[in-house]
Amino acid sequence: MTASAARPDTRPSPRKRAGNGAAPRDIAGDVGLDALVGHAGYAVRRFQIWIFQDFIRTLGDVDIRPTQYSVLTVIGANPGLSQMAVAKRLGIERARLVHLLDSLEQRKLVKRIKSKADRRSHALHLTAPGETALAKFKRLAAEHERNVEAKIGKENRAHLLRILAGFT
Amino acid sequence: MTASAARPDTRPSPRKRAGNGAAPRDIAGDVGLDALVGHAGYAVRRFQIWIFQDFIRTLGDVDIRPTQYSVLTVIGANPGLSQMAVAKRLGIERARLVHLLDSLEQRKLVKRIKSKADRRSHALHLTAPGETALAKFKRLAAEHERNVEAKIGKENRAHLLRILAGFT
DNA sequence: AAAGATTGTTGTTGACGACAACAATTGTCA
DNA sequence: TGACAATTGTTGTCGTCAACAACAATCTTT
Repeated sequence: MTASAARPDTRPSPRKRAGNGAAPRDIAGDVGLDALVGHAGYAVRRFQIWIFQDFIRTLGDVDIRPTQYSVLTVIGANPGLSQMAVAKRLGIERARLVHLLDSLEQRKLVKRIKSKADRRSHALHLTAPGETALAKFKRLAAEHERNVEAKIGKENRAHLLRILAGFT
Repeated sequence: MTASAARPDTRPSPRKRAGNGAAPRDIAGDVGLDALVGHAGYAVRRFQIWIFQDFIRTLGDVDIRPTQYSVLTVIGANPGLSQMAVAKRLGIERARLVHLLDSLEQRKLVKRIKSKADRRSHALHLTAPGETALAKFKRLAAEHERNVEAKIGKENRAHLLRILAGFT
């Protein structure tokens, strides 16, 4: 959880002292991050870890991970897409998508249909149970989204989405 | 470093076309995300991928990855910390930190000193070249941070850091 | 038809998180 | 004091994931 709530910038000077190996400090209690605070990447990484764990936990009963959810969502919204198109849209490699689809196809959620137009490619579709399952996943995903709101605040979440809109 | 040639990242605009369930799909160029837009986790994941790649690229000449940089920064700011304390502070496992420190110690950037107080633990310090190297890393990290500003805007970055301050 | 590009697939590599087990050491408590 | 539990660093395994490389089948271009 990493409490560390109120911590103004007033840190007692990073006291550098070499030589002896004895420097007992509060274990995990008050370790200064100093330069690390203020790095966007670090904050985003920690936040992403939290948000993914909450997603996995909230969708734990249906055993759907964030990447699987994104694949299902894109296919559901755009039936007939090729694997290449899905991979390009989601920013994942087509080699990676192969395994993702293998798993989803084994679970009878999606199906690969050999395209008549281009016999190299597969047209991706949701199965009938896949459609109803996705509807349930979306309800759980909305619940996860409410968890995010509860964590950082409703308006902060909205603002964050606006800031990062260019990356979706 | 590969740097992802040609950067297919050139997305004209978020272009939300939500609402209707009908999905007019263009083959590869314009795939609707629909429900995926509006998920904080997706936006954060894409942003984090971008930010890490930029960090790795900007610090490419010195061959320092984000996790390594965070370890060096914490040790530099708190000399004498134990491995357990560093791991707990950064949210990484102590088993993982072992390999990270092995690498950094091989490069003569940090050193493990057997603690006199607790002979189980190691007191972590930067070496002399480690100190000067970290100074250079920090300059490059600041350059990376300016790239983030250029990408999302100065005030947006500041606001984002404020929103996510609780996760650092 | 020949050459080149694309699509799906398989495989490898390396970073990373989650666990489990272990020796050495320290802390605790009867 | 001595037995027992907890901690620290280490090693190892397993699974996820991104980045590449190579390949056969199939377009596309010339």
